[in-house]
Amino acid sequence: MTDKQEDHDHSGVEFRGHPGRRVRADAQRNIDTLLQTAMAVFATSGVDAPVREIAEKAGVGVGTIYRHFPQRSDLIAAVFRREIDACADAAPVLAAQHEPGEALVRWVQRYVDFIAAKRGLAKALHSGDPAFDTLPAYFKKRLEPALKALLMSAASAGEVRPDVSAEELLGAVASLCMHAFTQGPEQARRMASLLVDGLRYGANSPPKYKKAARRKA
Amino acid sequence: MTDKQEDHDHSGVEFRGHPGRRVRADAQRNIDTLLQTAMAVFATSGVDAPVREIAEKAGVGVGTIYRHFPQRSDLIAAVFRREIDACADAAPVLAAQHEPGEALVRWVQRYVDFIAAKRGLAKALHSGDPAFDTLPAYFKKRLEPALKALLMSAASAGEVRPDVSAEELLGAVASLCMHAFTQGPEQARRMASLLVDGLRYGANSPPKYKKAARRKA
DNA sequence: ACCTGAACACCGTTCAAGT
DNA sequence: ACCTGAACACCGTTCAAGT
Repeated sequence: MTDKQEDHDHSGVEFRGHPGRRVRADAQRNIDTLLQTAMAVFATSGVDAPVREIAEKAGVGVGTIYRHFPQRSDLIAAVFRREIDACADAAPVLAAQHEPGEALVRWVQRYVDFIAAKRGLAKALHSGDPAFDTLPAYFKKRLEPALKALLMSAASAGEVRPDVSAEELLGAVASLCMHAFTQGPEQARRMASLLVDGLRYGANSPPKYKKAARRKA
Repeated sequence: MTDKQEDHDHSGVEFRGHPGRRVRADAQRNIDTLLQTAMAVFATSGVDAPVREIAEKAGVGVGTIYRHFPQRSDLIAAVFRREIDACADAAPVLAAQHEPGEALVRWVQRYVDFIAAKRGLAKALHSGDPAFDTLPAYFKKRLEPALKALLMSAASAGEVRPDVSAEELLGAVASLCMHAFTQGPEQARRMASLLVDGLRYGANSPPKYKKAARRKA
């Protein structure tokens, strides 16, 4: 781990069997369009949406999809990775824009919205499809450091208790979201914010003479 | 609720559009065979197994399946209801065969095995398919009283703390099982038994001078 | 290199013909 | 009443033909 700047392949996509090979510009454009279109279609119609529909809306032939994503599940996995990246990347932005406690709260809400919207996630992870094999590791690799940073500065600022790890918080919230599928995303948000309130309750220093009436949502 | 003996339709199947109509003997035999075959196939190949495979193994035409179960999901739901029934019916049997604490432990294991084996359950419940709409209610209606009886007599015997409801225990264990899908059913069993040990720990009267070395599993 | 889309295999569901 | 299975619609995936 001596890399000073780890590449999380946000935009570029590295393909099986073509390691290090540069993709042609038009192909890369197709890939981007495909991922964006697929994300939109999955969001509205679910991950079971027909491949043909995505190809049509993206303006390409079905063959193009299969050239870049050999299996239908590879496309789904790629979209998930994109959304994980977006969620992780939101952390430093929020940290720069808000004070530590508020940044943490907002990020957790963002995380909840991400998970709660993906009713296909649990299905995918337990399908046994090898395309999803690396997804849990990627999920953890990207999201845990993101939350850890927020958690640590909030703890340093005394706004939050310091004895809860990013890993268990990530897992607990995900668990709540999965369980709240039956109830809808409102329930998930409420339970998650209850959890964060719990974090605040056990902080070293209570709100004190801080502007404590800053909650609206 | 003045019925002295509620009918939980264990064996008979009541059909939409034919309320009260008796089914012919050969049809009933087909239904039973179908449910048994489907249960076996789902267990080995998962709930995505082709309808044709089930029809073939049951020795009937596909049309026969669709006559009794208009949608594929109706067959899945029927199999689930059967297994829920079997699990609920195991409670009084265990209660008659073992002392209260042991009966409770054994039933929870049975329940875990039921849930942990059904990786299709979460998928089904969140699919939005109307065939599964009544399943959660049926689940609760049958399983909650079954567990409640075990829990109450174990609590009366002082083997278990009395302040945990059947509903929350049922939910907690199911939650553990769902979450343990990634790890396999072993993890689920361990966490569930930990939970029951927790119930025991807070009992009114500790093991005392009871034959406490009765655990083997 | 990359793209296209007809073609193939497979699966859920229907329904005319049988008993 | 009930059963059968060919037929239909639809979807994932492939690959020969194009650029």
